[in-house]
Amino acid sequence: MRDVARAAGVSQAAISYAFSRPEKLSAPQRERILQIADELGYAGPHSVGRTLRTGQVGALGLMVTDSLPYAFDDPATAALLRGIAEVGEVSETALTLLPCPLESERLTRNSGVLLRGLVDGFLAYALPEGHPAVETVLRRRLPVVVIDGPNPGGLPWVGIEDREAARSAAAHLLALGHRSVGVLVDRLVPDGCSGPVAPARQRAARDRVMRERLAGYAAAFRAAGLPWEEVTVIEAGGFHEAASLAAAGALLETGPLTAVLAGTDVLALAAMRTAGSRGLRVPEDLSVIGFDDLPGAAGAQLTTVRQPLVEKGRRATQLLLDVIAGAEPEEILLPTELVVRATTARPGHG
Amino acid sequence: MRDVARAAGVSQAAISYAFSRPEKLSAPQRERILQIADELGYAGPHSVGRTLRTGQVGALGLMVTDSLPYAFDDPATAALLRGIAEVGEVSETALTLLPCPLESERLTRNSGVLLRGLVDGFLAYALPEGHPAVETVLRRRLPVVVIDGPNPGGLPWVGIEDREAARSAAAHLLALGHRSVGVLVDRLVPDGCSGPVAPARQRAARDRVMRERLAGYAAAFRAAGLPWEEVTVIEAGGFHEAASLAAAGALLETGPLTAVLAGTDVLALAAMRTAGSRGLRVPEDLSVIGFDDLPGAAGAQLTTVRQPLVEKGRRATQLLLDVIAGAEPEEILLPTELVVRATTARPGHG
DNA sequence: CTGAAAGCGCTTACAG
DNA sequence: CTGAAAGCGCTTACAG
Repeated sequence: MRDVARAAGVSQAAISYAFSRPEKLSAPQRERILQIADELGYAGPHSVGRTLRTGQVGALGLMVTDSLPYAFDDPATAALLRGIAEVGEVSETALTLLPCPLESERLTRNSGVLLRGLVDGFLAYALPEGHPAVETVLRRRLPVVVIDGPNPGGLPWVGIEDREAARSAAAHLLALGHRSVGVLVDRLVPDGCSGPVAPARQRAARDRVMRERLAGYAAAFRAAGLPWEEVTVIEAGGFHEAASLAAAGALLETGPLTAVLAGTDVLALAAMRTAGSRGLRVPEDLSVIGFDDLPGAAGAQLTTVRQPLVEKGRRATQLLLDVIAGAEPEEILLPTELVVRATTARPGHG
Repeated sequence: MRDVARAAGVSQAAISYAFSRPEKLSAPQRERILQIADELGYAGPHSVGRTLRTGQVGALGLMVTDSLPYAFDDPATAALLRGIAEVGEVSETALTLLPCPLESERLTRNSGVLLRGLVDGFLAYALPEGHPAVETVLRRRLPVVVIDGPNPGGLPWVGIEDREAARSAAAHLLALGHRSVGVLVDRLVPDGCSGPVAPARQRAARDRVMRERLAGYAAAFRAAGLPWEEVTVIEAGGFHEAASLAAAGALLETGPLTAVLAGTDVLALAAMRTAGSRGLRVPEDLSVIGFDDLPGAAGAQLTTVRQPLVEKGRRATQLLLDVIAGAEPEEILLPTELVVRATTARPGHG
């Protein structure tokens, strides 16, 4: 920049103005400067200098618990990302993806992505309870919006009433007359465990979403006078299709069931596939209900709870932008809706 | 930082060392400084300052043609992202997504994501020919690796032999005896057009991948002594399922076909669905061949050309990291393979 | 083992 | 309409 200023015989400020404040310079002067800059191979202000000076980066960071590769695999995350990206694009903000594995060394003091990823604020997506990343970010007093995660600190938050929505799903099954119901959840604690879940583990779940949904299921059972403790809950231990299919298989092994209550659509779809491969018809032999209403759910005629995933991404991003601009923190609760399609029916229907 | 130095009664350098160069300080001194920093709410060096000083950001930028929302929708892009994310994670590098719409005002001189997104280098994914974003980046002398895109400038590049791979797909169909073949492509020029594609538009395609694949198809037809000019090519005009289904529908309308040559698996899968809804059996009544071998292709028993998408992301990211570190530019050509499954058979099979 | 000083590239309030 | 100067937060070569 100084070289350009020298070559043009003007001050450094003039160069800055030529690029960033056209109105501060006469048109011919500006043209001349731009021309000279071009000849010298100067393509405009370097963003790091500008950032240091203005304090504005122009990028938002998305913290995801699991590895990035997973984030691109999960349809629910993909839908959320779409919403985030929409708002980001409109506001000309870049999106930086920050993987925040729970046990990461990267979150320590000074090294690591979290501190190097230069962003104006963070979106913390579904981080498990007590995740150090959020703490680190708060310590730096960086703006953060929590999506779906636990929020003991009263941070800006966007999510849904997972408990109540899940309750309605279970109540739907119970109202149809199902009494032999099995439950599928993806991951309660990121500790690599999978298989049947004891009540203690249900309550100790560090994933707020799954914990709340389980609590909702339990509430529906209790309201119907049924012993929730006797219901089999199988944890997939992960989000991938393979884990989902294994969990569905394990659940169907446990005995004759008339219905599967799946904590996510991914699990519900896996349950349908597993049922199909065992010769069980849905819903004649087995009812299946999911959660999320992913794009694929309608095609599969899946009864599920709809939550506005894309909208969740949009609202969270807008809220973060607002908070960065100085707005008050807010808690945004999005609506959900039970969508009854063709995978649930009365038991013994077949 | 200065405040901490003052409070601790040491120089600013000591604070820097305490966080970034532990070996430069005695352990007790370091402890004391860290302690004081903590009390003062100083959480370690701010990354922008460090970046300005060291010139290293710790983030890579991925330029995608279309809107970010789309990027999260397309399975092929998702696979690529997975590979990129894997390498990025290992190298503790954050990934910044930079949407680069072709007609964007944002790419002009000084404003915009491209310049504000603070990154050490760029991955340019499938940008159409003559995209201004690449030019802008090169002007700034920022390291860039081109994935799948055109590469007149001899930049570091990662991709596959699209033409030869596509030729093998067409040759497979032709060898089976198909003579009534229709072709599906996603988008040749980002101009909103869809429908039948004239030869001129085929050659003028700005998307290198589709242009090469079409050239490969044409080569196979010519090698078999068949007039490529008479083959119907339908352009979806986009990548979404709706566009794909519409294109497949339009193709099947054009007359009795024995086979569909789809430029991507997404299109092939759409063709299969469309065929199914019209009562056509695959492969008895209609053969379908795709390209990519997406995760969903195996489940659908789709015959297709496999390309290592995840590996492509990995290699490109590693190459970019190497180039940033000063390595020589390189062109990496990944292998492809025709995977014959159950959607192709001899015509008249049914 | 520690400190003083320069400088990374920019923007902006202020003076002319 | 233009210019001189300060300072954003850091790191590092150098001197002590």
